[in-house]
Amino acid sequence: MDAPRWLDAREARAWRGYRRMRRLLDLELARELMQDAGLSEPDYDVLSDLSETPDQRLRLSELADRMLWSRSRLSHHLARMQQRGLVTREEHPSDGRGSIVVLTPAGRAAIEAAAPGHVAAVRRHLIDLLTPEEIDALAALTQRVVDRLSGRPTATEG
Amino acid sequence: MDAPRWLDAREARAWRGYRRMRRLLDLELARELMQDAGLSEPDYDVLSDLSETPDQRLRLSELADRMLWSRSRLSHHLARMQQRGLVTREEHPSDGRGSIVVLTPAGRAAIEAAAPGHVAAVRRHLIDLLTPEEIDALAALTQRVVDRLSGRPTATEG
DNA sequence: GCAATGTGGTTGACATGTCATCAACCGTAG
DNA sequence: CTACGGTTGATGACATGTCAACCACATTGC
Repeated sequence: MDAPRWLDAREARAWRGYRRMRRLLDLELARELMQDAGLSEPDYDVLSDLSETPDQRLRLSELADRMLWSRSRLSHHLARMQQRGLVTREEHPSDGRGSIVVLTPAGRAAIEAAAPGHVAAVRRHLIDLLTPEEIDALAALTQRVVDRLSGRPTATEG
Repeated sequence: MDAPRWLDAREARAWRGYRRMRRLLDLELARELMQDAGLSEPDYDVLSDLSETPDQRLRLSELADRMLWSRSRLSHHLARMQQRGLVTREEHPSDGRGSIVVLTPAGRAAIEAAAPGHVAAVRRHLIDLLTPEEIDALAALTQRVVDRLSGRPTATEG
């Protein structure tokens, strides 16, 4: 209950800017991705992670962890993608509970068709607007924040 | 169909870091806000914008524009917040179509109770982890991206 | 072998966001 | 005053995300 340390003008500018960028960039990238490739961002992320894996297949829980998704969310989403023929499920060879998510040829085709345009959009709306110093600063700063958030369980002390 | 310019290692680090931070930071801030104050982030944003306004009231469309929300989304969300007694609607005095969103005493109490903790969380998980230079860099870079995105309609040429 | 407990994944109920549509309303032209 | 095009906000249908309950299987201890 101490007097709260509000954000000063510079801090507030950074915080507001971040949130505004987040919203606008998200909307625009999602819009272009859907228009150009018929994929949502979650679709793209699933396909992208799967396609970067040696056998184009991952255990559901492993994929969920990489994406920072709940298993439930991934399961629901995979059901929809499966209906569209982008992925399939296979049984785990040794663990009867496990589910293996596999990229279908159609899924591979979809990500390969979508990737160049999406990367170009990321460049056009973000990366290419930054100086090399800013890119490094962004990488460093986000890394630090991520490490804190994923490292500790929940630091509750001041 | 030109050879796509993929992201190089440094660019990819920044892009992945940004997206990971975004997800983790969002989850954590939302979690704490809900736990400590019983508000979702959208709730907080609505209350915050309203409370910063002279008469604690704004026209729906004006509020939607500030928040970068669609009128539909805001209308739905206000219906839920109204049921919880956080806001009310009034008729616009001169424009019969208009709807004025008003902060209730309960709404004001809610934002005043929530704000210190939320700001502290923003500090703890983001702001206080950055150097002054990084804060300025973040402000500058997000501002630039936002300006591009909100300025032009949709630049489609390379 | 078998109960007790833990883990992986699915499912349904529900909260939230989006889109399309609609009715009421404004401003202006006739 | 009427007609018309555009705006405002509400609403219903639908897509998506979350939470909690659940089932099947795995693991452990006896």
